Amino acid sequence: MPRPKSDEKRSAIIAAATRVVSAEGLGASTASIAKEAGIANGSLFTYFETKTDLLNQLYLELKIEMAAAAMRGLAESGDLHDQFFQIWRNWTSWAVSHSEKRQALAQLSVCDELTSETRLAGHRTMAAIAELLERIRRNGPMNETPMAFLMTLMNSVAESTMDFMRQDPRRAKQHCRTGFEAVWRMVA
Amino acid sequence: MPRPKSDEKRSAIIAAATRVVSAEGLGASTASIAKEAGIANGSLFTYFETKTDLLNQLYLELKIEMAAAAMRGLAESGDLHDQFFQIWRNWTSWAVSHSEKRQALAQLSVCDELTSETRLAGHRTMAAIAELLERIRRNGPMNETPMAFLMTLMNSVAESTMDFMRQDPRRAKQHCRTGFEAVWRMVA
Amino acid sequence: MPRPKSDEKRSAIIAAATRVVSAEGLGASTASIAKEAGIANGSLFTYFETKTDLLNQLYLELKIEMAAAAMRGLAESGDLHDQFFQIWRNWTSWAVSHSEKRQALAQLSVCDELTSETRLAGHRTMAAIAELLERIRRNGPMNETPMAFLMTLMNSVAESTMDFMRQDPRRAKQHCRTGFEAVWRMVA
Amino acid sequence: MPRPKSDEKRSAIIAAATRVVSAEGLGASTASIAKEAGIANGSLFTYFETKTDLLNQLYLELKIEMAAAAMRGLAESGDLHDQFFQIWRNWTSWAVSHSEKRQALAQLSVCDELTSETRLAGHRTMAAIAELLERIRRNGPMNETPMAFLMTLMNSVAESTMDFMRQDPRRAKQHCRTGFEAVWRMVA
DNA sequence: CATGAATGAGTGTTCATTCAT
DNA sequence: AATGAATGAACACTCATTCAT
Repeated sequence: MPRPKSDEKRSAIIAAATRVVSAEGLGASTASIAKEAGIANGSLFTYFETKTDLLNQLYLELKIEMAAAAMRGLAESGDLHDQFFQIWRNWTSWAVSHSEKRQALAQLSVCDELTSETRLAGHRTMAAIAELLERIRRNGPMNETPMAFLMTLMNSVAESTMDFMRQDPRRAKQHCRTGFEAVWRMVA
Repeated sequence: MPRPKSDEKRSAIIAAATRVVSAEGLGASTASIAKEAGIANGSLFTYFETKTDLLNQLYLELKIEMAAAAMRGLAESGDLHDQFFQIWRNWTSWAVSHSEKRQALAQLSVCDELTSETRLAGHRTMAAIAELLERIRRNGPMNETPMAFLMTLMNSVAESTMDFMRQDPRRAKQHCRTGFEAVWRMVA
Repeated sequence: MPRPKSDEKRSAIIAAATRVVSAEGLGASTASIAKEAGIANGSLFTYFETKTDLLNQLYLELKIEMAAAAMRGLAESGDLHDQFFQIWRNWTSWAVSHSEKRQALAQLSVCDELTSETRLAGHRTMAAIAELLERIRRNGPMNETPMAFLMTLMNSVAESTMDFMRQDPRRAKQHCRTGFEAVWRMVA
Repeated sequence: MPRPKSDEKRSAIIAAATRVVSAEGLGASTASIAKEAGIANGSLFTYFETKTDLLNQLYLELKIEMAAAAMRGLAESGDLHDQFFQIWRNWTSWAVSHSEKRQALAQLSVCDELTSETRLAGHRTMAAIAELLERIRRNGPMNETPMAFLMTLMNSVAESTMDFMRQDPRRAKQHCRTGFEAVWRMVA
């Protein structure tokens, strides 16, 4: 795969797509994304073969950033509860403070055009969290449940939590805690 | 009296839209919906002023059907746990056995064009479930959490459960139970 | 030609068409005309075979009414100048006080769908005026000019006069006189 | 630099629109105009944002061309009568020999979608003629009449004259003269 | 490599007319 | 005769993608 000349321009497109998709949804035109990125209409296709390709890459990139944010500053040791809570806090507060990114991600998550590879890679992004969750549930009531199911469950609770934190920012901290404890009760 | 606007035809459009939206997403063309319904292109607009209007009505209709299915045969008495489980089982099994409807509903739930009235009416659909949940959590750890948050949480766990039941139908029953118990631990 | 049962309904359509065409132009839909007339969509076609047919008849009817208004109360005798001025005054003041009719007529006059028969019949409507004009010009500078040309000239001056009277109603009377005198100088 | 927006193509569209509008009226479809211009359906919108925009520009362009034709070769000096007659001759003969342009212009003149700016600019086109007319009428019977009224009057006589010249080309020259003299008697 | 004009299939919606009731 | 639902060809306009410059 030939690396395109300007990584800077690629990033500009990704950033523009984030903004435009979060504002206009997946129906946003490639033209409007290019304009937002400050490049020409057709140049977008130098960096991304098709619109679908762009959406796939955007999804993955946002997923990766989100996971990285969740893991930021995680102590290797420490008890599971604290480690998990720190991740939860990182995760949800990233979502609140990067609302365009999260909104774009939410739109992309329901996009028909994501390939299964992209989705898979997206899930792998959360491997570290999955491992932690695995250890948490080991002696809990869900120790027989497929991990994939568990991850989905956790994810969906996280999403709900984030939505509430955004809608009611004054009590964001409290909602964060509430969501966390709900998950903890579910699995631990 | 001329040919009366036929309920049958309206239903055919709604049914066609369900199928087409579940297969192609919200981008499905009104033409393809009309074709699927076996009517002329323009006739769709006799029954629904605009595509947006159709989507709103479809959403509401599916939501109502889903809620009705969930409540089917519910004993007025009985303990909360059993009542809730019955609902949960009704609900998730409706979703599994009407996967097109559920998929369409999933697409519609993220549709930008739903009016807030439609969404509100959609939520009201679940009022009976909400009441039950209210009584369940009364003495539980979430008795201070806003009901709206709780409902969202429950909903998202239900969605995840349904997804798993569909993906792995051989163990659908078990996944159903697992999801239920997870929610119960969260709130009760 | 079978006379339709209800002349009243036919008139209602003609009146409605006048209003709607004057407001929306020739692009006005038959549906909106029917609605304005208080009848059903399809009933319009009981009275007029096609939209074109309606427009043709409307044109003619308005032309006839306009001509009748122009001739109203005309003394058989009296000198040409006075007779002509009376007609001119009748004519332009009808236009000003029936602005919807005149506007509709103006739209219709440039309509591609008028048949040549309709146009011809429209012109015949003005026969009495033509005769008068014929006598007026007899010893004037235009005694060799084809009458058709003369009529067209007079008509277009009348139209301009009416426009000005409508635009500037406070000096309507004066504009009426100015237009009249201009024509008189042209032909007499 | 990419393919530059070609003036040639813009002109082709304008020319095509002239032909198609003169033949089919303002209802002519953008598709038929594009086809006549030999370009793709959507390319028309590269050059003109909307159909309305195209019609506005077409009107103005034709008006400008017409005015330029009228003024062609005008002697700065010479008496008013001769100057005005030359303009009149230029003007009417342009109309006769560019009948598509004139017909299109006639349609456009009654188009509801022309902006008032376009109309204003269209009138300014005739400023030089207006000035001449102003000087002509100075000592004549219409020296108190608003110039706008006078211009409208002159215009409508010119239109009638052109119509007759076209209908009866063998006597075009004579009709031209007749029309001119009629105007002259009106104002001078 | 960058540009933006060119393309043409596709969109939601309208409308004159027909016809079952 | 009256109704208004049904029809399907148009319509103005959009857009992902290509390609001449």
